[in-house]
This record gives sequence, structure tokens and C-alpha cells, in this order.
Amino acid sequence: MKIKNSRLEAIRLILSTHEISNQDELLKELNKEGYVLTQATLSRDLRQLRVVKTVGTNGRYKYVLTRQQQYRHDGAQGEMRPIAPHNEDNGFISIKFSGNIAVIRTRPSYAGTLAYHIDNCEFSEILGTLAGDDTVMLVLAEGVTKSALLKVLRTIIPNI
Amino acid sequence: MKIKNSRLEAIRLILSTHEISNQDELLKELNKEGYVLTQATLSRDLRQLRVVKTVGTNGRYKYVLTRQQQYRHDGAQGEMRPIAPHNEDNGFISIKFSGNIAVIRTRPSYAGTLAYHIDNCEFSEILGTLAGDDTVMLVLAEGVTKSALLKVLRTIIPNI
DNA sequence: AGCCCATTAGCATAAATATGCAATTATGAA
DNA sequence: TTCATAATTGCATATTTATGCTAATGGGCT
Repeated sequence: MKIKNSRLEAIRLILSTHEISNQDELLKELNKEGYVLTQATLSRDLRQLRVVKTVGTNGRYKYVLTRQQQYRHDGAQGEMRPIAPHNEDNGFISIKFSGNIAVIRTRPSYAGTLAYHIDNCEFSEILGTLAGDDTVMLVLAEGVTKSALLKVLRTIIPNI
Repeated sequence: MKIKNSRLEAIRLILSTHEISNQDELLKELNKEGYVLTQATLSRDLRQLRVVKTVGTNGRYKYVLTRQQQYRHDGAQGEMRPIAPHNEDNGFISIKFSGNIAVIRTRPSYAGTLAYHIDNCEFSEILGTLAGDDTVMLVLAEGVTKSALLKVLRTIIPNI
């Protein structure tokens, strides 16, 4: 489904750049971008994206993205395409190492998406990732060298 | 207010040991423990605790604790008891080590709660934690062995 | 093409959640 | 204590969100 995926992506973009406090508000933003849908559909989209409503610093409710959206890799379907942001801008800025930790700097708001892609690949070289807004931390498996990590990361971050 | 603080604590305990999917359900649990309140009050409590509603693995909605709940430090009382998730529902999936870092994988959305519990225990073996959605990173103090860490963690994660 | 099965989406509405207001109760200062 | 101010709560209800049902759409097959 072309439209839906594009819409989900749009939702993520909006949520990461606006303070949205209810679904109707988000609906309006989506309308501005040409998406036509109802609150019912939006509710289901948000559920699928595992978006949560929480309280912002200003005291208002606010929808926020979480990482780890279960992309059905329930075996059979073999979906699991590591959506590499190939020719696209993936926000990557730099990578540095300290012991068995790698720190990737990204442009603001890109960290979550990047970490998400990395996670999806399930590289055995990486035990886990944590993402902030512009920083991704990777814990390397024991014995993995910097160059080995760079090699696998290059498959999804060509410009690394 | 004695009652309210105790109630908030009770809410945290319940949420970390039960799968609660709506406020009425939580209300019933609180009643069992002797707390009398209305849904309106509960809604306000949850807001104050910054609890969020998300989707569990079973597909049902579920309330989960987030880390960083502003503990109203009303000084003297030194409440702050670490609530261990004693039953098996703490979301724990696996733990791996790399050097002085441990990475705990949890079911989606459980990481914050788990990290919160770990933090509360203030184990000297752990310098600090970082939590994402389904990943907790622990930085071990120097000289702490894997087995030593497992031993202390077992006190709050029996199924580790 | 035509058929099948899964996905998607709207409508209407149920279910769930948040909140204005008023009353009550606690907290603090003089 | 007494007054003033802030916090807490219930009630009733507005607002917000989720969902059962059905129709429409979209691939993937042969």
C-alpha cells in the first residue's frame, strides 16, 4: 500500500517537528499535506506506529514517537527489508569509538530513524543501540573491530 | 498529602506487576488494595506520573511507567523504596555483555520501567543506566564481573 | 482477465479519558 | 489560632480515542 506507508512516514515527520496534543490536530496537519483520512484511521495508524501520548514540559499532552515499531518479521513473510536510506539523506554526520562503544552523530531528529534501521538489520556485531535526538550509541559485541563494524554499517549508511 | 503519595506508589507497583489496559481496570486493582477514588482522579494521577498507554506484544493496549517521574522530594520522608517486579512480567528477554557494558533487551516499552527499578536499587556494581524503548544499557563499575552483576540483578529480575 | 484473500478505510458509535467547576481539605504564615 | 492560599477530589460532562461492521481496494495467483 503506497498511500498508507507514505502517510505513516508523514505522521512521523509531523510528530518530530510539531507539538501535537490530539488526533484532530494531527489530522489537520495531515490534511495540509494532502492526506485525506478520518480520525478512526489515524487512531489505527498511531497504534501501528506505537505512538504514545504523554505530558510535555509545558504541561500539555503531546504525542511522541517511540522507537522499535514492530515491523512484522513474524517469520514467514520474510518482510524485514532493512530499508536503507541509500541515496536519501540519512542524517549521518560522524562516528567515533570509545572502547566497545560507538557513538554516531546525526543531524537533529535523525537519530531515532537511523537506530531503527540499524536495529532492523540485526547485525551480530551490535548488541544493542540507544538513540537520542542526534546521537546513536552502539554497543559492539566483544571482539568486533572498528573496521568490521564500519563494514557492516556501510551496507545501510553508504556515506559513513 | 499522605494518601495521595501512597496511592501513586501503589499505582506504580500495580503497573509494574500487572498488564493494565485501561483506567477502570487499574481502578479495580486500587480498590482491592483499599484505595477509594474515581476515574477522574486516576486520570490526573496517571498524568502526574507520566504514565503512557501503548501497545503490548499481545496487541492489547497497556499502561506503562516511564522513567524520570518527578519524585516530589518532600524532603524528610525518604520514601523511595525500590519496587521489585517480583513476578515474571518484567519484560526481560535477554542480557549480554561486552566489556564493562551490559545490554538488556526487553519486550517493547518495558525498558524504562526496568531501568527505573534498577536505578532505584542503587547497586554499587552499576555506574548508571540508559534506557530506550526495548533496550537498557548498564555501565558496570570497574572490576565487576558478569556473575557478580547477575547476582545482584537477580534480586529484582528473578527470571534473568 | 477473474478469483481469492488480505489490507485498508469510513461510518457510526462505544469506550475511554480529560477537565471545568465547586466543595473539601491540607499547608503555611502571621 | 485564624486567615489566606494551594492542593486534592468528585461529579457531571465534554473531549478524545478505539473499534465492530462493512465496503472498497490491492496484490498475488492461475
